[in-house]
Amino acid sequence: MFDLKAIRENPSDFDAAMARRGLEAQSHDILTLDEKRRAVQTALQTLQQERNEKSKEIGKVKAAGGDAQETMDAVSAIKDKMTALEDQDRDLGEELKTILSSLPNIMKDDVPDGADENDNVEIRTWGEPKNRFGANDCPEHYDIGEKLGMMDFETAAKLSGSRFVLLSSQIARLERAIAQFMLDTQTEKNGYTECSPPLLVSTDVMYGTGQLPKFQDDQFETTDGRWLVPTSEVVLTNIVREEIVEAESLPRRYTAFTPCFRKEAGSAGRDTRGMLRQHQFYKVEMVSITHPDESDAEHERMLKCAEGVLEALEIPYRTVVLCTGDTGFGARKTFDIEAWMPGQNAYREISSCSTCGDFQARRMNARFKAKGEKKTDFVHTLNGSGLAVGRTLIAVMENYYDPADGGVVIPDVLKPYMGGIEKIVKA
RNA sequence: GGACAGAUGGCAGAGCGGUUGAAUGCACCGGUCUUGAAAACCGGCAUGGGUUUAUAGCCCAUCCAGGGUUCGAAUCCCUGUCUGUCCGCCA
Repeated sequence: MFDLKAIRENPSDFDAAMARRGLEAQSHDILTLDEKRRAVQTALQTLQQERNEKSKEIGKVKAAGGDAQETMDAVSAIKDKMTALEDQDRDLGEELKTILSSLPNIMKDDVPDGADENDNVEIRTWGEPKNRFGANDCPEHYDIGEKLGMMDFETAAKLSGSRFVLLSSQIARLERAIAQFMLDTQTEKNGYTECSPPLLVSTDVMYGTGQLPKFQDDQFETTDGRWLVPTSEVVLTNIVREEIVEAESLPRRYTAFTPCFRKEAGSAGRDTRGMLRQHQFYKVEMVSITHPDESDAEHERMLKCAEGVLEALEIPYRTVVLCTGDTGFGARKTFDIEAWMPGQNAYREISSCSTCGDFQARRMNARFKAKGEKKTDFVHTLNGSGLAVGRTLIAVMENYYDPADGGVVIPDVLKPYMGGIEKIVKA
């Protein structure tokens, strides 16, 4: 959501920002509606003032035992005029909200221009992109997992349809170990507060982080009007919804390990094999609520927190800045971390760290106030994967695949979570 | 799921349909007093919007949300949401 005053003062800046998103100029339509609405409001308020004054008079006259019928009739007449204006005010307000809530966030100046993921800009790489045991034609994770007998897509399809998986035995445990390790890292090492949040949320909450109204088709809605979270960013960010928090309590850092549910409506045919793109997957999420002055530094910090997980797992990766054409709806700037996947011989996205500025905060009405200060302002919100658990499982399986026996070696940092297992092999 | 009770400013808590945007206490901020602090005393202290050069003034809205009754609603009526208590069911 946007500051109408800012658009009013600088319509061409707003249009330029939307142009970077590939959208037509919006300010003219917005400002026309805004002007109409303010005119209606001014007229309405004048009538309200008149009504209030006359009603008070009636009170006085009646208290003195007089007859106020004439004034009462006059107020009735005012009321009739007000109804039409009230309707107009409401309609114009809704129209305005419809437009504003469907427009994407304004991107930061340093986001590179570009059309799609091919124009993203690499900022660093870490590690040697190759399987650590020298496998030349490393199989993909589903081949490794199916040969081990611990990754079953057919049974999952029987249970739930496509884009689901049934993990079992030590691969199931490995997934859990990865999640535990990530959660411990984000809490103990990086200072995020662990949360175990609701996974079904209200429409307002989905609106607050920007999933609604525009991306309804990607979401699972329940029969009683709730929504399955597509990421715990939604819940963690909305913790401060409708709140005025003390500036001294910022930054607030939250993390959660939760399932994520997505329809993947727009990606039919993409990544159909394996568990890269599923309707349900686990993710450890990081969310930071910051003072506006601190969000840039927090963004860099969050990126390091995510990268640190891959470094601890010794999985090669590269980090990119998303270009304008690839940056998500709610973000002002996004870093993607792509893990090396030997089976695909490619880097694949495993984390996305975004700063949203005040975009979500405005939608949520989440503000802060300095102690003793009168003025409130919107907080900044950031979110990042720390990391996607399913994709990390893939990365571990392919990077730690041992061609000698088709097994998967357990990374050192995960060993404490694996109950003494050093390597997963076929039973 | 059933029955009852409730929802008021940062918190607690008053409030007869008519100068109530809202008593009072606490918290907070400023001041007096004090070497300093505490206490005491004095003053201030909601949010959003319109108008405006203005974070000045004026005006409007807001006492959970949305409708309604009325010349006038925190106060009356309806619906919804949430909270509490009891009953039922249950991991």
